[in-house]
Amino acid sequence: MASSFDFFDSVFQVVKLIPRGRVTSYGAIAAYIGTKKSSRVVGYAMNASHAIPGIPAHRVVNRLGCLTGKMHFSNPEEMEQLLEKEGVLVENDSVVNFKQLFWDPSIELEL
DNA sequence: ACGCTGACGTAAC
DNA sequence: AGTTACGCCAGCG
Repeated sequence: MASSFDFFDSVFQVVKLIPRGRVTSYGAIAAYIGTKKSSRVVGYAMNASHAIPGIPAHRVVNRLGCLTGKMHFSNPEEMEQLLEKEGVLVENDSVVNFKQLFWDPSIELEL
């Protein structure tokens, strides 16, 4: 199954669904897709997301709420800028109130 | 053609 | 309770 959609594509689909002003983690996306162990690949997929418009990679952080991928943006500041622009406060490279802003696809999309 | 690395996360020791 | 090792997939050296 999922032959039509690659792992990368699946990740992109979920990331696109992340509401504005919300954030999620790589593991949450991987878990939603069904391959929790592939959380690492999710991050790697994000790296490729640069080639695809409409992929709010800045809304994806690690389980600690840390902006691990900010250095991969055009400018390291861009990730923080985009998040703060959406109302997500970032302090010390970490999302403030990460737990509140956390958007779990396996829960939110389940409703 | 082969192997290492990399935006993570969990299990094991 | 802290640290180390591994799994996962794909791009690149």
